[in-house]
Amino acid sequence: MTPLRKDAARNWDRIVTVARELVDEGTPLQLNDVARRAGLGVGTVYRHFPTTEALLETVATPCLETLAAHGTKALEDDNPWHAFSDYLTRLVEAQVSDPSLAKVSANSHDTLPRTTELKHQIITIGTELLARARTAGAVRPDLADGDLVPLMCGIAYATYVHSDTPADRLPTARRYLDTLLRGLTT
Amino acid sequence: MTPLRKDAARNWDRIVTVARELVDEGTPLQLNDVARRAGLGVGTVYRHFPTTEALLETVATPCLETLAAHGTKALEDDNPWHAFSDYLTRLVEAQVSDPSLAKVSANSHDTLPRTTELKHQIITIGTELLARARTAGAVRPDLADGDLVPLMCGIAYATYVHSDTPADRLPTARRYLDTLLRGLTT
DNA sequence: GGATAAACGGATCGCCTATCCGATTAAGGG
DNA sequence: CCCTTAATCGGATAGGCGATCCGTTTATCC
Repeated sequence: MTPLRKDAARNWDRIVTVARELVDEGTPLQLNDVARRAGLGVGTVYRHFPTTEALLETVATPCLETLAAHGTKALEDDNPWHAFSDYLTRLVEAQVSDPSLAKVSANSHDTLPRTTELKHQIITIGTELLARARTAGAVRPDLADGDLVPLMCGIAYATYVHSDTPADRLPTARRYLDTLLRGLTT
Repeated sequence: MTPLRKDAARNWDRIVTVARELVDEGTPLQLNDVARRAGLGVGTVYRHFPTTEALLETVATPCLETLAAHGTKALEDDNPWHAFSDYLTRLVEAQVSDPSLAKVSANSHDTLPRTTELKHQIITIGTELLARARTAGAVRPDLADGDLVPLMCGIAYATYVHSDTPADRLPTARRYLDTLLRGLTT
């Protein structure tokens, strides 16, 4: 890979910065809109990010990396149940705090390899933590590995349906997750 | 209200029928598309249904009525826990079987008065069943009335995220609801 | 400073929602 | 049966957004 030309790198940063701002203020990403706000032509934006999904995943990448890092630390926790529930709590909190994360998590067809890689990593860690908790007898055996992500997305979605303001979301999400976790215990 | 002219009534039926078919085959509703398939002008479709939401709610109305009817019967059930869990099961099953219901349920800003009315009725029944189950000591006290609909939508959403084919959905949804219900018991 | 490939930017297409208004047709009285 | 009229029809059209294309500009390297 030849490095990006200087102006291209600068514009890439501008685009991602603007996109992050839009996501944070709850505005849906629109590439024409991003181009206008970044003071660039639409062509430029579309060359860097062929679809809205691609830009969304790029914006979400740092958050996915943070989650993966937290997961790696969770693997060192001695208490299987605590590690598991704490990890799930982080996943849910991240999703309700960041709409880009919620969308990327729910979408199973990634456009960027990096996204696939990070999601795979996050899922693998979750599976491992679940296995440990199950072995320790703390979790019902009928919860499949493939259920973790859908359930986290479901809780995040329920929180969005419930809450009018973003500020309400965190406590609501925690309450919903607590209920779910109680249902998972033996 | 003067009754509709004969041709208007015929076209209304055609539109709703076509829309129901589209929803059933999983195609997203598009009013131009509906007009073409129904052999009508776009103007006609938009006069009957000013927005896509309005048509979607009209399509969902019979299902909402069925749910309300089931709820009324559930109120006569002697076993509070059975009545409650059975009602929630019906709500979830309906949502995962019918995308129009899922969307209408998650959307809090209805366009048709009839939709508001039916949803209110369904929520009221759920609240009542929850109160009885709580009084009977079968349900944890920290579940609020306003949580019922979001949680049902969350489970339906989790099911959509999990399942590739519509056929997989019902068992998955039941499994998720079972887990949630277990978390709700005292 | 000139050659060249990379990047830029906006005109433009295709699709969808939604509106508007002249043409058409159903409904009711003479 | 026809005429009036108001309701309805239907397609042309505006406006927004995703996405593409291509002539122009600019960074980079020698």
